[in-house]
Amino acid sequence: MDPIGFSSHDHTHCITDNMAQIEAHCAKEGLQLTSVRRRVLEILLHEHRALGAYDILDKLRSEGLGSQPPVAYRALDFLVTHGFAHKIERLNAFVACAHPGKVHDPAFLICRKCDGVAEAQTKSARGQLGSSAKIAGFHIERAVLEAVGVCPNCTERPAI
Amino acid sequence: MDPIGFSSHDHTHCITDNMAQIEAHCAKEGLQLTSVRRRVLEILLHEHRALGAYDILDKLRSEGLGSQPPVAYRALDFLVTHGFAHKIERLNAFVACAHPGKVHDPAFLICRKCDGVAEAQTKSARGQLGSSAKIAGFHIERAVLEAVGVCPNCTERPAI
DNA sequence: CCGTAATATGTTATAATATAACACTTAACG
DNA sequence: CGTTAAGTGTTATATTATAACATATTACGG
Repeated sequence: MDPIGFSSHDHTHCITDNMAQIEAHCAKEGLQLTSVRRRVLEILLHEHRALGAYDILDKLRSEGLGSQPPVAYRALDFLVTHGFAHKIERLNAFVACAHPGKVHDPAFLICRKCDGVAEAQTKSARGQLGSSAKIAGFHIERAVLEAVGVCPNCTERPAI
Repeated sequence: MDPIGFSSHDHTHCITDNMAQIEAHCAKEGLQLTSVRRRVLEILLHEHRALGAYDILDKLRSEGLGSQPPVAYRALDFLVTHGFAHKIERLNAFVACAHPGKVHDPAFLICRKCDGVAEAQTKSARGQLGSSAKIAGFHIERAVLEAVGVCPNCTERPAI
């Protein structure tokens, strides 16, 4: 339970670290981290915000890496499937995963003012809910918690 | 933490009870439970499934209660705003609330085979996540947990 | 190497979900 | 019963997402 994304940190470091880790993971698993996929991941890592598929597509387009929606959606699908990114359902948008490689039930703190997203982890999701689900005969495969509120930055400097 | 929706129960009872409770609540709060709003609520209560806005619109249309998207979206917006229904972000769809009137952070068990939805409650969302959010300076306003898996009915009779 | 199968990309078209904007009607309330 | 707020009808359009098929690239056994 260590949310990052709203605290200041060495962001360049944070990008390169993640990229290196994911590259290693792909090499090991035989996954093709192609140029579009890599670029989309970089774009996501560059922000601790959720980006819409069409925001990403615009960037790709301006770089000549693809111009039609399926290009962006396919890359995002790859990243989400392999746990390198998450979809924030509430925003219909995507963020880079803060804990790539590890299996986890993510929890998101979503700022409704700046759309910033921090990823935390919640063991409790399966713990508490899992036990009552099990009694009901429901088998949980994935659990995602999305909390909406106001981040520290937007609290200090209230809405314009 | 008492999920309903996958267990058999007196459904007629469950509809009338909810309607009565919600009518009382609206009367007390001075909320207008108009014919469209009431009908959308009934439609939702009739199923323990998530229905898309356009599914609901189709029903309304066939009953002469409205034919354009805003009619359905406005009614749904009213129901969600006042806690009589929830939006399941993962499905872009809506369900009647199982605990209307009470303030709560809902948790949903979503069956990926039949789209059935059961609502449970999770104190843990604010409890566990809330404490670490507070440390990070994030103020949680609402928290929703969506768990995807397979419900008891679909486990017994596997996919066709 | 090279052929072939699997995987990924380019592209067109369209589906599914959602809202803006404005005219009109109904309900609330003094 | 007039005025204001709230709700509805309707047109148009924005936003998000995917189906389908042609082409290119990659993986890999022979």
